[in-house]
Amino acid sequence: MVRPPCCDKEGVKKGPWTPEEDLVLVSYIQEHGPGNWRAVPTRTGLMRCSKSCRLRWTNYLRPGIKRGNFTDQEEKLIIHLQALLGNRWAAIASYLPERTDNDIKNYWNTHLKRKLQSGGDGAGKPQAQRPPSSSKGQWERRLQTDINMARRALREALTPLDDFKQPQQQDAAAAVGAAGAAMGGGGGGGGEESPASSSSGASQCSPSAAAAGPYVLTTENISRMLDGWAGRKGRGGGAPGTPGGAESASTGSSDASEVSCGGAAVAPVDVAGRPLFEYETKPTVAAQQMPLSAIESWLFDDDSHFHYVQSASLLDATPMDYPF
DNA sequence: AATGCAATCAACCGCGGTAAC
DNA sequence: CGTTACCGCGGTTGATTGCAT
Repeated sequence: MVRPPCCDKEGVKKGPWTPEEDLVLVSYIQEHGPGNWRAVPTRTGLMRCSKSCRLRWTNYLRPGIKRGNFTDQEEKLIIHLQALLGNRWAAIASYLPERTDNDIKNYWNTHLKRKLQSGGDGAGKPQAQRPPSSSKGQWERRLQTDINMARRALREALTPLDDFKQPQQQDAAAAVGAAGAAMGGGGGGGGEESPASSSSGASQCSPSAAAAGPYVLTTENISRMLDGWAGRKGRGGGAPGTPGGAESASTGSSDASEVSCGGAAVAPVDVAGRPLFEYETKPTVAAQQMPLSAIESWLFDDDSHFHYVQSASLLDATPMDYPF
């Protein structure tokens, strides 16, 4: 059968999203929750394909996204998860709740891959060479070493996760403040910022980006409007997690980073009071413990090692079989 | 100061899985 | 049970930015 186009080609806008479109989308999702993407363009009037809306939401507008400035821990984690899972970016992203698969994928392709190829930092060994058929024993020993290294590094990378999480949340809060401060005088929207760079709105989530992101002004515009929206919604409604509620992070001055960042910490709820983003594809940190332990138990299961290592090189190939 | 090149990243495209009919 | 439509994922592209010459 012929797959119909996901959306009508004509009349569908492509390219970078404008702040106004972001606002429309965010407002709609705050009202209805994410999902039913098919209906989003028609209901919002956005001249965007449903996929584009979903992508925009999941990669940029969704609360709790941290952008840029990958930490060493995150880097290590990505390297080893990539070695374990292959290019299953969504799976990898599920272990980095604040990162999107797209972001991780880009980071891998632009930074890590090259880094590893050029010798890397040791933690991420460049792709294991194929075993010369003549020296299988040696190859196997090497694999075992790699596995052990991977185990150790994975543990290393995972254990401090909780440790650096909290500071990050503080950072997010700080970022909100910083961004607010940075734009304090900004007021007027007038940006000569390019549309493309403007789409990095959520970059305010990272403190450094918060200071000077070209999107700041545009997200500010959105947030100002959202502020009004939240007000209309009855921010007091108390819903501690509504964008209005998130304002507890920064008094009064609401900026879009609260929508994008603050929400993560406070689990926004919708107007009905149900968790607004519980149906997010991103699992909660707690939920991640499960697959994590699966990985670890698998890692510790010696019998299955060669299943993996024989079916895939450590870095490039896609593992054929996963016990989880 | 101008130009070319490389790096980066947002967004698109196509495919696979799956729920609904 | 087959078909259809939707959603999500991964690969890729194209625009933009930053740096070197």
